[in-house]
Amino acid sequence: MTSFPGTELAKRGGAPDCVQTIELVRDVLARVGDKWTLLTITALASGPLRFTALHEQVAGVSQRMLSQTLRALTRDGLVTRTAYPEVPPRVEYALTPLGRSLSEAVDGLVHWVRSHQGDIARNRDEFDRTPVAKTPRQRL
Amino acid sequence: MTSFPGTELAKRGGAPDCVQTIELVRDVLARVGDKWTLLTITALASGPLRFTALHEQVAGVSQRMLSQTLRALTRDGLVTRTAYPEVPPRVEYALTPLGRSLSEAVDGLVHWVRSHQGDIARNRDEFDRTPVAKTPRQRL
DNA sequence: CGGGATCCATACTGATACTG
DNA sequence: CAGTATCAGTATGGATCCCG
Repeated sequence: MTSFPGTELAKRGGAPDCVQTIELVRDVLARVGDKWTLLTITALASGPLRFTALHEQVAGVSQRMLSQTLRALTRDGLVTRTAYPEVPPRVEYALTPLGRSLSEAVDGLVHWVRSHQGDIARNRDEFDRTPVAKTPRQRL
Repeated sequence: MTSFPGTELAKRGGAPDCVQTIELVRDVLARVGDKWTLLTITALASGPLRFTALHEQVAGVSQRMLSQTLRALTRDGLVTRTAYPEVPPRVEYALTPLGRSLSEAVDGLVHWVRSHQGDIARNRDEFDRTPVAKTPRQRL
């Protein structure tokens, strides 16, 4: 369960090395978990798309955010950016093998969420409904 | 590759239903990918811990953030909060079965990252080193 | 000891306007 | 078409003080 090599020791001691790994894991998770990345990757999953196509498809994203997201993904080598020197500029984005690889890895989480979203929803619901029990205290 | 039921259709059409799922997936991913969650879960992976213990172990987290993170995790039913009515207050946090389940699911990503961090680092490095070629600009 | 309530600095985001 | 630059509102994280 989330076992990094040396986690046990590092945790109870003072972590020097594995922290780097955790940082990177979180970094990747943060990117994937960011507001537009998952939508963007999903959109590209079925094939290359142009900027405008993505902009329409992701629905809700601003040019700015889409641009940023794509640059970040490109930087990590998860997506390729191909510009064709044509009269009306044309740029296509596509998932790289690495991108697809990550996409598949993410699938695990996706499935987990799909099969446990009920539990989470139920827990949240109960937690929110609970007046003042476990939660220390509160005043209105 | 990140295949949600009906993703293909929804993508090329106009997504109504699966969007909800994606939203929730992103929601969970965002939580896991948030700055302190992964560290916190990892810390709790080897057993229950008190607030202060966590505070020391996670290293760098403020009381506020730790408190928030724990409340969010508790709300989702991923962590339990047990307060013992003793003279010096004592509260223990522990992963729930659901929490461990998620933790295991996250392992997939962890392993992916571990085996591809080299690629990512290399890509970023190259991307950043590239002056101003095709990529409009560099830097985030 | 375990947080809640506040205040403040900064990061992030969206809307808008402007280019090659 | 495919972005970038700018500005303003908002969300986020940390530091601090305080109370049960």
